[in-house]
Amino acid sequence: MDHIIPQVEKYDLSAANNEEDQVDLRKGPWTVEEDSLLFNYVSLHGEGRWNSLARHAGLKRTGKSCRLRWLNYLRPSVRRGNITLQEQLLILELHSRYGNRWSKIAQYLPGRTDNEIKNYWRTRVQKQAKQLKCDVNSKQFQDAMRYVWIPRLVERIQATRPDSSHSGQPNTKTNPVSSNICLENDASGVAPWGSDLVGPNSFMSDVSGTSSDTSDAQVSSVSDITDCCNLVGGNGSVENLSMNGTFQYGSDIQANGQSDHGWLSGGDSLENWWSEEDLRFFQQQLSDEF
DNA sequence: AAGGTGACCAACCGCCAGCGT
DNA sequence: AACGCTGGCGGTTGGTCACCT
Repeated sequence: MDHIIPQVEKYDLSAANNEEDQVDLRKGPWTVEEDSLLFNYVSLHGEGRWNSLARHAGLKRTGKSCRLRWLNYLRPSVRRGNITLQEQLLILELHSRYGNRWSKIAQYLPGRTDNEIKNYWRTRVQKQAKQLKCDVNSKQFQDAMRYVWIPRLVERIQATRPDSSHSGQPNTKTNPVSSNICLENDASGVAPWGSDLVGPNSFMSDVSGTSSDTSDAQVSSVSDITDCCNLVGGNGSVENLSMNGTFQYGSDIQANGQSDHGWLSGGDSLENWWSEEDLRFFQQQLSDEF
């Protein structure tokens, strides 16, 4: 069986009875030479059949290892650099929709690998949940994301846009909550980005814009999340977020009545904040940036 | 300056599904 | 139908680096 035979042994058995392969199979970090071998071979012959590819390329690696190296690092379309604020926003939404299906989430983020997104989630998001002393899937944490973190992200995204001071548009107020995106489908059932919101004064033009890895929309480590939590409570304790069993919305939210409609609507479920069309549009925006 | 600590990320591991034989 | 191979996925680990004391 696949999962009974150790990985190396399985590879060896399929490795054309090559005794040397069994002895010399390498693990650990890839060298420049190995990268070069793999890159050149895949460039010439294409992906797939990784075990035989590894042999024919002269790599003393498992096919799995070659595949992973190619997909996560060598592939030309891999996007390197920090996760941008826009990407963070999308990851949060997508995770609420798909859970830990990293490869699915990665499909919406051009150039990002599932591994990268997974690492982001574990190191940044789960850390915050831990600091808040709640589970990442708990309602408290999801509420914190939904009502504090995401609006804060939106605010930051808008703040990084040089022309973020559009006039005459309700979504350009400085208040991060009242100004934030109408991500929900409106009453007419029309996906928001399918029409008005895709225009030059739309939120999406703010969010997507022309920012790139070199823009100041770059993520600076964990500060975004931390800041968001600090908005709610000083010591990061979950008690600051949840009292009497209910989430204490930011005063902005309550004050302007956004909690019952707009993008915050949707009941207790985090699903369907955005429509599929919204996601596709955002995906396209990221793709254009890349 | 040196040691400790935590964050980040590349890579590995185990499991599973799909496909061909 | 059973088996083996391959690729894909999510979880986990270990190395490296930056920051703090």
